[in-house]
Amino acid sequence: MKDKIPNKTIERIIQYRRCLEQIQKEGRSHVFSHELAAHQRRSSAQVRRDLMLIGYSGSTSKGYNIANLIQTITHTLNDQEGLRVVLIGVGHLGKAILSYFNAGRAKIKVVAAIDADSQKFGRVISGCPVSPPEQLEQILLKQTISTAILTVPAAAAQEVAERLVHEGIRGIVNFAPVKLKLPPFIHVEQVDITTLLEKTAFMARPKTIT
Amino acid sequence: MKDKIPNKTIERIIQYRRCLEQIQKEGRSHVFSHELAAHQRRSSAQVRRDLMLIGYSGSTSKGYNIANLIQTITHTLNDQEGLRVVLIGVGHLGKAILSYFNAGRAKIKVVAAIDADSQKFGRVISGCPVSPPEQLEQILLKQTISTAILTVPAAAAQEVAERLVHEGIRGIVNFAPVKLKLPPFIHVEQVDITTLLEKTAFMARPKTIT
DNA sequence: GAGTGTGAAGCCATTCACAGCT
DNA sequence: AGCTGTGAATGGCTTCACACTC
Repeated sequence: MKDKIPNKTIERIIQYRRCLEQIQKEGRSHVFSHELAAHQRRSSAQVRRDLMLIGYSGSTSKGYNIANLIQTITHTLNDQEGLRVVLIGVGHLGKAILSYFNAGRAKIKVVAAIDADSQKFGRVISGCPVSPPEQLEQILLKQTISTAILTVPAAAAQEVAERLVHEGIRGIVNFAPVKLKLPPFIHVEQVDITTLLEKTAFMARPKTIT
Repeated sequence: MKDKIPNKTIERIIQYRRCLEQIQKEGRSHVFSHELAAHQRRSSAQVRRDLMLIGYSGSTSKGYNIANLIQTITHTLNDQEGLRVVLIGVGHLGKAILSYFNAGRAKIKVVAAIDADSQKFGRVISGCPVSPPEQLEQILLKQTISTAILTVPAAAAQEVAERLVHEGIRGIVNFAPVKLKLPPFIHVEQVDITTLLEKTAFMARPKTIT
């Protein structure tokens, strides 16, 4: 029943939804594809194609019904209830992410933070208590969580990731600069800041005269 | 003289280089394409194609000469001297990035940090002094820096980015959850953690039975 | 035999362009 | 007139597969 939706389209509809929610707050009820496109610096054709792929139809005269579209996207993504994740590694970066997501409004909540440093146990950071690694299993048993954020040192990443997979995690956003070797059914998003920076610097380099 | 190298290839050769440096430390002088590929979970054909694109040739019997290849990549990327960047916004995330890059070994150094909060002026974080926004121009004059990391609140991002461009920055790694509207010759890498997480959660969702 | 270098094929994603609707 | 929905064209990236080399 569920046709395959391209990766890139998934990414974009997530962003469309955020955008739509914002437009909705401005009191509007409909948008045109080119408006949505402008918000995200994309072509209107792309927006239309994406919506086509998730099976949504607008009306020619008024464009897309915002409320309906949000609902369709949410249904497609299957995340009505908001998103609960765990965070592993409460260093600088871990704290930054905690405070970012748990600062209130967001639909994503970090419900548990794990760190190996016993000094941190029991501390509550941005409303999230820090627990020792041993408690991971229990935490995951108590609530259905299939996604983890990994912000541990590079040296520990592979081992921790394997542990996560063993405990039932199926998606990992990995900030450690290491390519994880995990079974193919695990989805890993690699955030490699170093590569991003080097690439950006390359793109930004003073152009050699042609 | 400089043929266009595909975006994706740039990203990968940056990673090949890191990988090569590591292999080199293990005392080896040559690698085969399939070895390099294995490190990064890629196909050997891809590695060979990438190296072809940057105009490097190995020897059939021993593979690629590591030292030469590193040099060729570095020459292609044109970043012999290491990479100097500025960071705008010294919040949690900014601090995390500072400590990550300025902790020693990395080739990338954050040489200046800017924050609007006067309480932070003069403080030195991970060896990098925090300066007020007014000093940005001088800092950029003193040394050639064309890349910036943007870790300011979403509300400020667009304005700050425009300022950066005005001061000569040509590449921005943007962590603020806002699509920046900048001239087309500016390269922006958007790091949208929220989207990444939502996407990962979608990919990791319990599969609906087919 | 086990590599590399590379044209050709295949695959995706994006854009074009236009029929159809209101 | 201005929008949506969508086949068809385009373009970029990846993989195949094989000639060639040591």
